[in-house]
Amino acid sequence: MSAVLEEPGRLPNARDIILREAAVLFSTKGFAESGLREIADKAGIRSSTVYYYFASKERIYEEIIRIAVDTIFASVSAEIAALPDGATPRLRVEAAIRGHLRALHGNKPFTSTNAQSRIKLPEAVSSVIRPVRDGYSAFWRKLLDEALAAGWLKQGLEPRMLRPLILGTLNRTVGWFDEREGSVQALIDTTITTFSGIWNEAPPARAKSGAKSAAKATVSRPRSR
Amino acid sequence: MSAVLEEPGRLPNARDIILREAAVLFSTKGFAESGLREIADKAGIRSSTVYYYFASKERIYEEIIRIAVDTIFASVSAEIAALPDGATPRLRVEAAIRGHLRALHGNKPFTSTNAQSRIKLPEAVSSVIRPVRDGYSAFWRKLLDEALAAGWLKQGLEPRMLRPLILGTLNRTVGWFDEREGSVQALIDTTITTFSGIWNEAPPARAKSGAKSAAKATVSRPRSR
Amino acid sequence: MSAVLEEPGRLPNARDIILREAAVLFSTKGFAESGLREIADKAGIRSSTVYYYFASKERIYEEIIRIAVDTIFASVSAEIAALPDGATPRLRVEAAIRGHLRALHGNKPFTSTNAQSRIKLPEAVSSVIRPVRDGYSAFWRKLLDEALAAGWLKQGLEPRMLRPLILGTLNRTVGWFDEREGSVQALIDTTITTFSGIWNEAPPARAKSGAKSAAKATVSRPRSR
Amino acid sequence: MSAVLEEPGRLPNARDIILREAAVLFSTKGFAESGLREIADKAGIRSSTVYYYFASKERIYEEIIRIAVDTIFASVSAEIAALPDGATPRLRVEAAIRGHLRALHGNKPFTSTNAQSRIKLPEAVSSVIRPVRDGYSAFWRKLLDEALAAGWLKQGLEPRMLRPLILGTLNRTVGWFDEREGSVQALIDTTITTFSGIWNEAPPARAKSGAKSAAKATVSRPRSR
DNA sequence: AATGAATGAGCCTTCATTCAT
DNA sequence: CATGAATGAAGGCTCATTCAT
Repeated sequence: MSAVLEEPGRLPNARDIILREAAVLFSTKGFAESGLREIADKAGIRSSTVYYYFASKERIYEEIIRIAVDTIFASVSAEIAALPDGATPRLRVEAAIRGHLRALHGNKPFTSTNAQSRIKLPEAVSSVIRPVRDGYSAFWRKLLDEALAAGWLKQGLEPRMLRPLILGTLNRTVGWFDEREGSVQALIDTTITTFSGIWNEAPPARAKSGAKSAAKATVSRPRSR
Repeated sequence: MSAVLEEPGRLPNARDIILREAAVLFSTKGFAESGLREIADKAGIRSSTVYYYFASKERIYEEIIRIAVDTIFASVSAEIAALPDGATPRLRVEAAIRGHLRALHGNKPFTSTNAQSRIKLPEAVSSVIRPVRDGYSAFWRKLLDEALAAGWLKQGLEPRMLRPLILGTLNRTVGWFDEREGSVQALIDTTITTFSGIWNEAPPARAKSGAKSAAKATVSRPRSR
Repeated sequence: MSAVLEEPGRLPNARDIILREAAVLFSTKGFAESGLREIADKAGIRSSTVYYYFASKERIYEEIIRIAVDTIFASVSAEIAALPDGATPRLRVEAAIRGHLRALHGNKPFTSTNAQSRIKLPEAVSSVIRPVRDGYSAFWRKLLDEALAAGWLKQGLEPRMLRPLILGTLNRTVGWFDEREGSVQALIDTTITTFSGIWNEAPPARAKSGAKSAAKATVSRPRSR
Repeated sequence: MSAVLEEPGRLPNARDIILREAAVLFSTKGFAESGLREIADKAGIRSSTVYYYFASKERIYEEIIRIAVDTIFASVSAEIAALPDGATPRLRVEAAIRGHLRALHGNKPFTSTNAQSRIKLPEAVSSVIRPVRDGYSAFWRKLLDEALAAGWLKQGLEPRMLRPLILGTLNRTVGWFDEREGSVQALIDTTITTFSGIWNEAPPARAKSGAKSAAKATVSRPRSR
């Protein structure tokens, strides 16, 4: 997974630099605690110049979130697409976990700005961000619904809690996981093992209908913008 | 679990009201986004009066965190203490999860201020908060170490990741769990089931040494201040 | 000269303590830079208690100035009164310098609050202080007028400048003279020598009329309050 | 002596105006008593604009002091440089008095902010100001040391007291001397006459060594910044 | 005689934003 | 493209003062 804004053959321009530096600051100190002058300083420009590229500080934030969600969404989709046809719901969910964690820790400033964002964002911000996030949420909801419908989920689980529980756990990892102390792969393995408790020990023999709608989920990823 | 600052026979005074309203705001909008004037307004006093009770906004924050950690720590300790003697490491960890989630959602403004606090706090703040948190972290570390030493944890788990993974997951629940949409008990059950993947399917027959040191962990809870 | 507020047989009460601590702070950090809480702290009481003894911070300041001027005035008068009858104008002025410097450095917190006070005091303050100071100024003016009338002052001096020049010089000494680095007596000697340039080398033989009005000047010291 | 910040060909910009208005206020009411809003008002800008030019109120103060000391130092140096070669120590000191008083009363807001500044400045301020002042103090010390070494000073004077005594006297004049009531030249003459008491009546015939080191003193004026 | 609690006014400072150039 | 200059709004905080007890 190549880093955001660093696709080969693409020189980082002023706009990209601003985004990156803002993401670093936002993810480190928080939105309110990061000043535009500070962002501009790190980007090597004056704060008034920022307004040539972005209409406001909030718009920068929104774009970072959008990029983060897009990046993660793409990574998750790629992991699922790489599965053999007819993969089980469990394999599909685990691929999604893999894709999410890989993107999360492969693009930290952006993705951890998103992962750490407050529940209650300023109204102006959240109105732009919500649909972006909702799309990703819907994808996961579908993924888990398929597993549920196919009888893969253990009894006693409140299905509606599963998605926020899992995504919350994954997102929290940006707060403590340090790549210098363990590989992302180890993190993925540990996480998947930890979540292995959600699966039925005796899954149903056939899961054809599940596989079908799963295919639909993969396709349904919308391009934001 | 009685709510913080609302013990029977104790009238909420101005100081308590400030703390509570600040906790509501901090947990909802974040520290930097919550103004002192706003806190004072909600508490029904003038902003200058706040300084009669607290030396600074940061001190308010620190006290909220302290209360939150104390409350959770006490709840966790109580759950573990209620277990029969010789309870298995698994039962002990699950009791801790229960205690943590109960306290978390029974005192939301305080505990979710803590649960959502940024990784990178201003230095002045974190120097007071860190020891409080470290005490609780150490407790969990010991709890899980006992399980590991007694052979209860599944192979393939990175043991050092387990504590932040679990605590992160629990803390994140304040961001999405709404008591109006499901009971705390259901949340606890779902969480414990979800984490059931960390346990060995064939645990060791006897775990006496584990039970011993576990008893020590319970006792070691220090009273902060 | 015994220190202000410490006359034998007189216990320092709360009011005196407040005055003294305020004088220390005012003379060290300035009026505006010294807080009432700080004064109260050093006096061992609460800031609200200060208002039992003084109507306002400015009133404290006024009283300090009054005490300072009174103390200096008394010291100067005593030095002059100790002169033999018929002392020359020069001896009388030098006695005044002696008395001023002795009182100045014998009661530093009070006198140096006065000596360093700004030219432009808040109107409310200065309306009380001005008459006190004016009395002392008038005394000096008379002293120098007598010397001038009797022909003791050197030609080429602007007589109206002499009083502020001398008093300004004396008062400034509180800013740099440190008793640990030289005796007050040495300061007095050096100052008088330095100012010896104001005297005629050949003073008039008789100065009887001067001695007369000088006696009047001594008597004319009014008791403030 | 042209006024500070008003050199020909140099339009007063916002920064200069702020400095000047701040100097007027500081010298009239004192540092703490002068509000930034007040300074901004008089400068015809908003208080927030002040921070475009100066990092803090203290920095404004520091710059004023620096300008004041520089201006006085330059004036004193010029007066001494204008003396014929081999001028006596007495003539040199009197030239310094002349230069000091001329600059003092020719640039009043700036120089009298400096001349009236409290003994005890806030630490942050004084750490910048002290070296500036020390340079000027050292110059005077050398000037007087030369006179002392050459035998020009009257017996009975405490030499270490002479510099603060003279400079204190000169600086105090800003507190009372009003150009509308007498010329600066009259002030200078009176002051020099007053201080004539410090000189030996029978100075040594030759003072060559004194003249030599005096030349060094003139040259040694450092440019601050 | 003393004080705990409260406050209104004001402080210095920051900051996102604008706009003419 | 970029910026220097300016600003309105708000921020946390201090402080002299009041007053019921």
